[in-house]
Amino acid sequence: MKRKRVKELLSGQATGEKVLVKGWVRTKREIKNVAFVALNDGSTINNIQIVIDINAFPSDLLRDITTGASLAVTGTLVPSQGKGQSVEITASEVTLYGKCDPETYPLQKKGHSMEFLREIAHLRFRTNTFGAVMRIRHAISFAVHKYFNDRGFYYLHTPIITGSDAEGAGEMFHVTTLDMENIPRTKEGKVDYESDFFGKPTNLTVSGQLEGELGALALGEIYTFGPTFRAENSNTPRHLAEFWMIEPEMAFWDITDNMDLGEDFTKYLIRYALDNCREDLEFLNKMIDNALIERLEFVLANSYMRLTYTEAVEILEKANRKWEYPVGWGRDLQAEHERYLVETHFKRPVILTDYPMSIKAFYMKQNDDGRTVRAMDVLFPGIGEIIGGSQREEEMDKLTGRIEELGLPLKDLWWYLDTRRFGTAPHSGFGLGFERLILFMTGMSNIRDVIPFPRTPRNAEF
RNA sequence: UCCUCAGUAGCUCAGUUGGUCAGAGCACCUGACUGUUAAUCAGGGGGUCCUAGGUUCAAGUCCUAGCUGGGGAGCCA
Repeated sequence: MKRKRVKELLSGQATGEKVLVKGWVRTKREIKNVAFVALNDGSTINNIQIVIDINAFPSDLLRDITTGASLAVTGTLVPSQGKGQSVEITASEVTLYGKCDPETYPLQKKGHSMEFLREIAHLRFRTNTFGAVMRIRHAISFAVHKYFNDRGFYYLHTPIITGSDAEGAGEMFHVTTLDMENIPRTKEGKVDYESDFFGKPTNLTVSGQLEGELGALALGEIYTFGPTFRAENSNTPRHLAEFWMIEPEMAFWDITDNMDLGEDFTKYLIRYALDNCREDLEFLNKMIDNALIERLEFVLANSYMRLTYTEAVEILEKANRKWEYPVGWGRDLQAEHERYLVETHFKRPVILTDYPMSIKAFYMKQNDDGRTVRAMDVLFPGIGEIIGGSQREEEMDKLTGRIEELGLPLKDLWWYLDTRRFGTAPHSGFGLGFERLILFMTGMSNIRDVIPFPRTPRNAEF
């Protein structure tokens, strides 16, 4: 007999047909003559109830059916006599695949703290919360590809290992095959990278953007979706050393097109989750964050507030409150300022544009005023910056001028500058931190709990 | 990296001015219960009080350092 998934069984009618189901025991409740087993196979947050006649099965088999044990059950799918579920399976055959010693199995029927579950991240997928989060993470990943594919964007695989150290997005992890116990040195006493695997220093990527621009200036619209690495010593609920980033890059798009994309894209993904992950979202809404679904629907129902950095600074200066960090034109906005704009002043997502040139990256398009650039940051409630992007500087003189001002190694960027040298064109793009988006979509509060295996300073377990 | 809070049973925690302080709930085990829903009821086992020093007649409790974790900040996505 072919196995049926719990999701399929629960969505059908109790026809009295014979079915085979396999999964892991969540709970077992025994009373005098009958045992109830809640079985889950990961296909849905819901369990199917298995009803076992205690007198019809060997007692040592029943004893081994404990939380976490894996079973195959054959039985008839019938209407449930109890409340709480519409169908259940009356077991006729039960096979135990794997026992699960209740004395040592760390997961209990009762709730656990997120901190404890993080210590047993190899087992936490078996909880309702992490099952829901991982199913949503999958669905949104799929929706990202669907969104771009449906709109003619090409998925470009930018490199994980990079020889470029000019991205300037943060501290990098070195990639090397040199013997760390016996590092080869040049005559001058420096590390001899000539003998390293690539013959030069290499790192894990901090962004696929520069390579993404190369693709966009030939293919039109591209996007990347891959792992990204930052060796920053950041210990916060919003930072990971290894995270996934989505970076679309579009030739002939200006900053307004870019903002439209950022808003439409994030709304599409939220809509996708509401349409396709309803049960998981309802569970998270009930157990993790009571305002989750309301907040998702609110974001969909309103347009994002768009204003310039200069306008934002004026609002903050007029705001009747004390800032821990001073507000003033030319200073970068701090978390407290962004939070005020999003959560107190506008009460919806905000897109800030036209930041001072001095606080933004070299590749951003310079405005005619000579002091601002066409940057755009999308700020979300609870998370802060979820998207950072810009129209890119396509004029060679202005771009190289800026690179020199900042003292970046011009000659290492020869390949990037070739796009401006040969058939340059206006173009735009942005980066979206995937885990931050999942944080927003699930109502979880720590980024370590929305990625299967979190990497943070001093932690690379599992 | 900085600020701050915490670390006691498998989990979540209580433990007062240093002196019967080794505790509770849940989990687990045993038993009861004729359909349970985080079942219920009765009983039972279970401890490196984070680590290393120090103060004291006496330290889970006070002091110092370290480790680990949470929250906030910076950096950013």
